[in-house]
Amino acid sequence: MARRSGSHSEITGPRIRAAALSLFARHGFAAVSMRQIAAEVGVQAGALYLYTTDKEALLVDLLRDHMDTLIRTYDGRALPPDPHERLRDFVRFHIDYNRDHRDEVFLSYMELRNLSPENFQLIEALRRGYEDRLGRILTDGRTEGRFTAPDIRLATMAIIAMLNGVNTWFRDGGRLSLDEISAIYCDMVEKTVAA
Amino acid sequence: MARRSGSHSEITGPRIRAAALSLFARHGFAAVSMRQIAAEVGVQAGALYLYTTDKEALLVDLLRDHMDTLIRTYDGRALPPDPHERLRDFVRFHIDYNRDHRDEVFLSYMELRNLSPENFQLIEALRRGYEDRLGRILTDGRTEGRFTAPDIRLATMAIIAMLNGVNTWFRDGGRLSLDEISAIYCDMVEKTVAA
DNA sequence: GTCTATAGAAAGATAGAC
DNA sequence: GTCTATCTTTCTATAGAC
Repeated sequence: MARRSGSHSEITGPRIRAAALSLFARHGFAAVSMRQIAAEVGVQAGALYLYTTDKEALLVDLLRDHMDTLIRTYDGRALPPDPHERLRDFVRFHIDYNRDHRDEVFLSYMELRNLSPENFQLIEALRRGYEDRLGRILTDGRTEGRFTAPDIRLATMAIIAMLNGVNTWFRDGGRLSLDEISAIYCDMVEKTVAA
Repeated sequence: MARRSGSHSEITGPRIRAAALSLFARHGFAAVSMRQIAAEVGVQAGALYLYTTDKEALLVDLLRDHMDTLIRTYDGRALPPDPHERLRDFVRFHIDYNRDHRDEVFLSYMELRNLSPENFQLIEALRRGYEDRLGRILTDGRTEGRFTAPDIRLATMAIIAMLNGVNTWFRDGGRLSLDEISAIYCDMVEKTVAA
């Protein structure tokens, strides 16, 4: 059962990140030890420090990569010109993305307080950037008279919170499929800012 | 500066709970040590074990008391008979309660995973009981034809998530007062289930 | 009821062999 | 690149004096 020594940095690095992501999401950053992460990967605790300077850097890397990927994925798609359609598209995208990146999304909302001030600012700015995509949809729609919202920022936060809530209770194989949930949420969100 | 010995259980007990609440909310349950709690209160770590069997019991007590108080407070008020008014009343109550019990609410959504399965079930059942108050408002309103909601449970979760979101970004002295925010959220929530 | 002292386990991180 | 071994710190919890 002894592991062979050798060069595995291209494999071990990602595996460490994957293990850390999964464990942090399940038990919380502070509750997970470096030894646990190492055990999940199948290496010794000391070996982790070949891939990260310390525990917090591991968390920061996960969060920054998540936010970058989220924004790039959203921006890489064609958006419907109609405000209502663009809003529905956002809802569907957000719910689908959350399903496919559940742990990352969960972490990005739960573990910000474990970051140093500088790292907190960094992640917070990225998140704000994503939220602003929704804010722009609402602003444009309101300008065209298609939406009503006394305060765009409030409506943005309300919708984001509503959508993120799905993450906390949705389970595969439940009463409703994610497509059904998505459709119902599209309608609710649309009504929230209905003119 | 030496503290006098003596009987202080009526004072020290609540102070320990208050310190634990504040520290757990700020740094997370797993990240807070018994020594930190003791230092905040001004006693030695060992003294905490006169008031709690262990660290998790401290958390469970805080969460159960919070949920009990929340439900009793809500049930202790007269409710408007009109469904729309009852819904608006719920929104205002929830937002106001969250402002006044910020740490408790935050804890009750963040730290459930640090509980043993039995304790998790206990707190989760209490939370579900509170959510069902909102669910009943929506059901009644729909029965009377005043609300539209394809799925009551989904609408309930969406509204609760939306309202809890306020907790994550609201700061006293910000751009909007909590009364202004509350009024806007009342309208958004009402529209979400508008007939 | 609170203290000091400490047991016993586990944490983050590093050093040096291979 | 990974290992064993270890340093140093910190943790939860308990024992026994006062």
